[in-house]
Amino acid sequence: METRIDRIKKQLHAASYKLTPQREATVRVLLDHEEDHLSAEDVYLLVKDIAPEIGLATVYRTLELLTELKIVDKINFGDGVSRYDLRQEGAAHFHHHLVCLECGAVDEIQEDLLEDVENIVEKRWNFQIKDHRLTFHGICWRCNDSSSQNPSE
Amino acid sequence: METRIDRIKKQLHAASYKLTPQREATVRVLLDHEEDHLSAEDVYLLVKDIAPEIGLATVYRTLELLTELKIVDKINFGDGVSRYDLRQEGAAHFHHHLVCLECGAVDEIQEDLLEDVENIVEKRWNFQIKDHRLTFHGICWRCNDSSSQNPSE
DNA sequence: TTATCACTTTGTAACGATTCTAATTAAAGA
DNA sequence: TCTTTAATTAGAATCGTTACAAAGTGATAA
Repeated sequence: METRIDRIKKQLHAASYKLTPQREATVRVLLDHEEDHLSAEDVYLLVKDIAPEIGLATVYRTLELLTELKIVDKINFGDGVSRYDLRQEGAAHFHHHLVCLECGAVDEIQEDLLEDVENIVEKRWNFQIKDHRLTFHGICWRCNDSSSQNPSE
Repeated sequence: METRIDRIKKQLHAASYKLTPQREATVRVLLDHEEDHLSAEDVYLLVKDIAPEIGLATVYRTLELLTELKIVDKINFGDGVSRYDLRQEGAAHFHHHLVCLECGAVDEIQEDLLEDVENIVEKRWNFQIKDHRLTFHGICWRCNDSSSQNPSE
């Protein structure tokens, strides 16, 4: 079976880049922390565990490269750091985020939900949408009511 | 007639802050450039024209204060700088943005458009929404087709 | 008026995230 | 193999932003 790494390798090759050991280590960290929203520094520290000789600049360059190839998305929640998030395989669009103002948790919404809105925007503003960023700020289910259950995630 | 500045002054007073000359100059710049999305540096340079002795730190502090009071919104389009945008008077929610990948223009959408989506998110994810950020990246009407007209803005 | 107090501003230094640079290393092609 | 190009490294540099110490402002009360 073809693994996720194999497919990413192909994507790199298709753009005439190589999957060097440093790049592979970086991708593995991202795969192992798909749920999280790691900053470059976070990634760097985690990559160092499996590839101690890696440099911070390489991590930055790798993340930039992966962003260019749309393998990861670079996001920004308003604190001073950029975070990097693996894109769902085959996802045409970027997923949305729920940022809790109370506990800081970041949850993801994989559903699109924006189809109607995008149709309106494309027509009414004559704007050809390539991508979107949607983040809700508020109170998450955990903080909302401790007796409530984790919803449809 | 009560001016916009007067009302902002009241908002400051209500939170026991004063509208100092520096703060007033900063607000005036924002009012005079409501269409733009100025960075702190941009604001600083413009404020210097009407109040040359102002310090950069003061501009930052003023923008932070105005953000706290929800008079302006601090936004981030992924380039390394924060931009500041006057909130429409009476707007409960933050407006949306269209960022053109070709010419870099930033247009605004004042309509809400997200009501349905927010209802779904609140119910399905049990998430109490306080605010949102929605930005579309794509090709604007100007770049899309030079013969086309400025749409419903 | 003068003293006092809290708030504000100033310029500069410090900080932290990110990018650049120069030197080195690894890989790929001839 | 040799040559050429791409990738990596450590550390310096840069850039936006924040923190700090000193000075200024303005209101209140003796």
